[in-house]
Amino acid sequence: MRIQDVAKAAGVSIATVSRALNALDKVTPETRERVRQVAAELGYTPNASARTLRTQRSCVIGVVLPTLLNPVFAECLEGIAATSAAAGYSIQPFTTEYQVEREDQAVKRLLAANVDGIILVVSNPGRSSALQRLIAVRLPYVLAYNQHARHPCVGVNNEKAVRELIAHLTALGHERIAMVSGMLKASDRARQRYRGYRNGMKRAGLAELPLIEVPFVETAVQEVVTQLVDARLRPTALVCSNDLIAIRCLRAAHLAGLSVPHQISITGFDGIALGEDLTPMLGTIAQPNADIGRHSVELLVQAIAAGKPPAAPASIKLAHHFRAGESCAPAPRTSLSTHPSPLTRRLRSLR
Amino acid sequence: MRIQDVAKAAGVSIATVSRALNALDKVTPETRERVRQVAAELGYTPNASARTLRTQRSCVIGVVLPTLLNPVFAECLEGIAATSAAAGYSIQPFTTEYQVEREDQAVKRLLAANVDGIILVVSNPGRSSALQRLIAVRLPYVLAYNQHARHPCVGVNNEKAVRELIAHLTALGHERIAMVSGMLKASDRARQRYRGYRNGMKRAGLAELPLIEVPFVETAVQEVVTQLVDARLRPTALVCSNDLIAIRCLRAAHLAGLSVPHQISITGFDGIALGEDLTPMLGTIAQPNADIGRHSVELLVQAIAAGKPPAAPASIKLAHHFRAGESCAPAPRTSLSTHPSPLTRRLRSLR
DNA sequence: CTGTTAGCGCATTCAG
DNA sequence: CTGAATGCGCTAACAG
Repeated sequence: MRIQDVAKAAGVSIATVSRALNALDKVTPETRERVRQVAAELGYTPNASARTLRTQRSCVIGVVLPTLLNPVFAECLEGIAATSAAAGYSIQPFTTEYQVEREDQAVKRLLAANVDGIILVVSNPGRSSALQRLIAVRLPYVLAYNQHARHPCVGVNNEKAVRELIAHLTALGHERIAMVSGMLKASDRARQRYRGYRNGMKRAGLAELPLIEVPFVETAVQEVVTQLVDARLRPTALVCSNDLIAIRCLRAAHLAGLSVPHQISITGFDGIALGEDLTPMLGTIAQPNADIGRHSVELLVQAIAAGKPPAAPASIKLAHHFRAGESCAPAPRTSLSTHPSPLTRRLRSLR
Repeated sequence: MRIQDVAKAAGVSIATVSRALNALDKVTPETRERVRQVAAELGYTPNASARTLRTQRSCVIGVVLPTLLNPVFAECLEGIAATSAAAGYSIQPFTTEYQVEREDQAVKRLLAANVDGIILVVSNPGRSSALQRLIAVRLPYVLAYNQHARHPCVGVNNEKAVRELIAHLTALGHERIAMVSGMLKASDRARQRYRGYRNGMKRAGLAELPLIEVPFVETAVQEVVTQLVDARLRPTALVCSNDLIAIRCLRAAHLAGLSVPHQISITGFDGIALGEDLTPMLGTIAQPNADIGRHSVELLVQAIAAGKPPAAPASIKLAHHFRAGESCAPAPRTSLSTHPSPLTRRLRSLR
């Protein structure tokens, strides 16, 4: 079913068919209707490859994500899919499994596919060969979740979010707060969140605890946490760099015989939907994941329409919010009195 | 960067470049190496649209899924992505949100995009206009998760799985077993699993309990379950048609003041990774989700290579297994004695 | 307002 | 073994 067939059936030229279907105004209403009628009857759909080859526009948006096994990215992709479909775009996603080389491979293939733009979340925006490549060929792109002054980004303020969280926890009486994070090397979000932890602790006048860095998709969390909670001066709160890790910590704490939140509070980051269905419901910093996807698409589509790639100033900072769950409560008195922190001791001696 | 540029730089014709890069044997080893060298230096990547237009092959696989918000499909898509990337294919996914019309829309767009084949999970394989369309144009397709005698499918035996599960539960002493399911209308899996429940109960000589049908992505689960567990003859086990629902039931039971599994057992279906991190760890019928994706791709790619669409006999039935969790335990004695089921009473009266 | 025509970049015939 | 020429299906510039 080609444009030729429609033209023949409608008794017009292929140019007229093309115009009737695309540039609605450059053709008589009658012929336009007739052509559309015929096209509909024949079930004609324009060949996307031919059109792309001719117009240099594919109406396809490339997407590069670490993984779909973390619901945070699945939720975002769902948002991307919905928005781009509504805007007449298709998507072509690639997962990198947190490997930087694969970011570049994905971009290469996306370029070959003539995508109109790319949404990506990279490991390190500062020195990403994938981004360099995109800039070199002037292909519009938007970073999702990443945060960087020299690139167009859509996401939340990770550092500030954790800083606020620390303040919230200290207001609840927590002093020994530890951070459990994914590998810092693999994610700028993790790095920013860790910075938020450090600054938050500093502002609160509390001593930082050593960062607990756990590999992705590993159950190693359990050993670490078990070991941690056995320590004499155990933390009263664990701030996790994402919800998946928090969920594992929840279980690890349970297995270690600690009750959450009575003996230890645990918080996540991301706000995956499942967190609300857990018991205890996960306290977390919720990001608007679908919205991050939606805004990324909108930014990209606008830029494509305007003919100029989005730039850093176009970045969109979305609001996060602390979703109070049941995994987070005031610090246990017992723990505080049994193992008073240096700060507590100092405060008490002042009285 | 077109093939022309490479040809000029290498001092050969575009035909030679094309052959050097594709048909490796139809050119002198020396010139081939030289061309490849030049192409690599220039960073040349063939234009996919042009190639597709010419060869009528896009090396793109379309994917049509209900949603990515259910990890079961995200896991499957991850498998599809990994396998197709390894095979040199890209993917173009669409979500339908369980709406049949959108299945058809997605297929339409996929056809226009010249995909080489489609993997889809539909609501009703028996009468799917999307499938009809694919058959009409002879485009290779594979159904994932769906089960149907007249279509090529990759998945597990849903009915048998639940039947076995019922047997397992009855062996644990459960007699009042209720099923909580997503909308039957929206999913043949739900219908098959429900059939498994009915047959399983029949074989065990137990009375079926009314099906509890809950809308997708709704928290309505809670009301239903709360109401259910308040009933005088409350079930000792809830068999859920998927893990997401099971997780909600877990929480609903908790809120209703029931301890799982001591007062009530709850099982899921799908085996999403997160289930293993829950407390109590979710007892579920685990499907090999990534493998379902992988096999779907392999089936499709083979068929594409062979030039003939996969047919029903090529269907692949994968093994499921019951992943024993902590949410499932022997039936509580108390409940049995307090509220003996009709069968129990009859059995007892026989002694 | 409509038809004719020229490529978009590539693979592939047909000559040489 | 290599080069010139053709056309995949479409849109857009150019004529009429």
